[in-house]
Amino acid sequence: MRADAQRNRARVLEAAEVVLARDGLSASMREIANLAGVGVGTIYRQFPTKEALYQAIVMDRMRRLATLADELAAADDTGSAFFEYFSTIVEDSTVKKVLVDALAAAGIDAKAGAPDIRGSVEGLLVRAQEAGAVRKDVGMEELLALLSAACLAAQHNNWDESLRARTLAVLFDGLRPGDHASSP
Amino acid sequence: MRADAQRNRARVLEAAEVVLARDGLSASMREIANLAGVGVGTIYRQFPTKEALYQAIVMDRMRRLATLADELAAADDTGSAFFEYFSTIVEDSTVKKVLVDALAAAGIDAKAGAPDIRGSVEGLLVRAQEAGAVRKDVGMEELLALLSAACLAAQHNNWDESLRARTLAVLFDGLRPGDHASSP
Amino acid sequence: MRADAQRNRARVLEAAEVVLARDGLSASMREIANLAGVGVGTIYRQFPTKEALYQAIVMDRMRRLATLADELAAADDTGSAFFEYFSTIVEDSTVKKVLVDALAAAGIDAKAGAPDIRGSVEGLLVRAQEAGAVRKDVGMEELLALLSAACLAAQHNNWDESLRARTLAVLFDGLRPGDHASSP
Amino acid sequence: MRADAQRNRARVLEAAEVVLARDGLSASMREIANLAGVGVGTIYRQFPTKEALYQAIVMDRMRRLATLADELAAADDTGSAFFEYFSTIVEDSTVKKVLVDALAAAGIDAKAGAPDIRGSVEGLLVRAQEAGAVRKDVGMEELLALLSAACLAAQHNNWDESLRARTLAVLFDGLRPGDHASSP
DNA sequence: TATGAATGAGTGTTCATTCAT
DNA sequence: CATGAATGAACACTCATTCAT
Repeated sequence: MRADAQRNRARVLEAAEVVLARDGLSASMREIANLAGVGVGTIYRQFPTKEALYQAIVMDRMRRLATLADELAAADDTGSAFFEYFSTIVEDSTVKKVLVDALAAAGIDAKAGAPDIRGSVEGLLVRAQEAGAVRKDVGMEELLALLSAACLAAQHNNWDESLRARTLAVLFDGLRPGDHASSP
Repeated sequence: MRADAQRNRARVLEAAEVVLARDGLSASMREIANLAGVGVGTIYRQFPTKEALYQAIVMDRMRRLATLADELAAADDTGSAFFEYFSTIVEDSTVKKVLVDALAAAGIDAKAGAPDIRGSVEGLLVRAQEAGAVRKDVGMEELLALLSAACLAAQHNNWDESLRARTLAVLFDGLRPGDHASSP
Repeated sequence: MRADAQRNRARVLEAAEVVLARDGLSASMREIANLAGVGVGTIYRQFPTKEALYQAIVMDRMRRLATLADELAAADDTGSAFFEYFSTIVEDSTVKKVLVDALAAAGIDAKAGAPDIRGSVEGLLVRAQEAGAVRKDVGMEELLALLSAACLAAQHNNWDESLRARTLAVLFDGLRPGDHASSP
Repeated sequence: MRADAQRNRARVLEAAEVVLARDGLSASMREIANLAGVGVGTIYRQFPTKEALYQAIVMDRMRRLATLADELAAADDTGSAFFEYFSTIVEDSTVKKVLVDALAAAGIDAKAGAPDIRGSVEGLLVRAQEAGAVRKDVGMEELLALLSAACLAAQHNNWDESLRARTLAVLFDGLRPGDHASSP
């Protein structure tokens, strides 16, 4: 029976990600259940609440992002690894609407119970700064703010590939070392 | 009766902006009505639809932004005018959630019937580029993408003043002229 | 001011008859007011209630029917006068939906306060029976039942001229004297 | 769960018939649900729309009428079978208001998806005409017009048993063969 | 006095959640 | 255990009626 349960859990998560990407936060449980090929009750067995389902999706996603960060941190070219990571996440979120959106809208604290994505990303940042690819006066807070901003806008306004490249180019230039005499 | 109607219209818009900021797009008409101290029917007399109310708020807001852009374009220091405008909008959207969000979610084309905010901002950008304050290879599309990104993240993640300053500093450095040999 | 009031009352009644014919009992007061070219408040000055307006229309209509009955009763050919009256009413009700419908739906007793349409029609019936055009064992109750039935069906099913003629032909044959050995 | 669903469907239909009979087309779904002892959602599970519920009731009723017609068509005395059928339907509709009313008001085409009540009744009519019980120059159109008229009036004006008998007697005499020299 | 803006109970309908099967 | 029928609070919206102007 454990096997069944796990298969169902996976199917539900998959279906939920699809439906949430398409219909946003207002997607109905019934639709998710239909796409997953299970009854609504089955979802509720695994996730006590709609919010819990959202949270699970986000956690799952974060886990993957943390894993990717760890992998890239082990790469040789630590400078380009950092920027590649940034690009990948933004590219991803163009498709996967839920990501950050769901959490914040539901009022859930993303940090609670989340895998240590912060730590993983920080590793990447520090290495890139040590390699001289990223300016040293940028902290995790600004970085995550910029990352979040790019993700939100990418999904919200449906950035195409060209726009994403041009916009990130500007953003990355801001992150690179240089003369930063001024601020607003 | 005209006086009453106008007072109520203003009260409704004010209440709607507050409630929408707090509860997002799922805010209920009844709650807006309660806060405004009017019956729901009164809202419907002025705005035939929930979406129409959203649109009215956004239009109102856009008008103000366009006006501000025009005013700043007439300023002496065109370089800092540009960055000041950017900062002001981001600061504003921290409080006023609806702004862009509502429109996109409702599938309304912001351009339709909207005041020419695009034109006003473009004036600001061109002047800043002529003054050498902004790099010349940045177009309106990237600029609006960055602006939208910052607004979305600011409201979504409740940027405090300090974070907003630090994040925009990075972003503005990316917009300033300099050596831009690289791109991701 | 009396003149104004009467003109308005007439305009409202006229508009109400049109709108009610088109939209049935669910017609809205606003629409009636718009068509009449007055404010809703003006209707309420004359008719305290939607039902009262309905009632007024029906009363007005009944008055006209009673008048017609009285005129026809004075005619020479009392036999054909009877059938002509029947036909006219049915023809009328094809167009004027409200007639009986409104009253019954509103739970109002048509008899209360109504002009003596019953008496007028009875005059017509008695004369026709005396002239040998209508069988003597038919009373007012059956007659009104048949009249009402034809009116209701005519409006409900949108009888065209041909169907109305054929159906009334059968009905009139039933009303004429003859051998009536049987009953259901 | 099938058992529950069916019991509830039956209860809903029963309650709807009662409420619609009492309050007409303006009956509220909430009231039907209350009388049926179920939540409103339960109605909507079975009937996607108020109109769909109406339609279901009418269809059900039509099915029964068609069945009755078929049974009577197989009877020996085809003449009295015809008149019996007519009487039965009128008697029925005194109680069940919705019957035809709902359909027409909702703008639904009764023919679409309806059981072949027309065919069943036509069988009855033709047999009665062959048996010499009904005059041959009466077609289906007039017959249904008269039937509809009697039903509408019976329910509309609450015909009692005596009035129904006397009124139908006249009507039936019009349908029987005889000298029909005249028309209005 | 006429107007139409304001009111709010009421409508049809949806959907997260529960629970009998 | 999975299912999906049942639930009912909540929603956007309408409209008869009132009342300030």
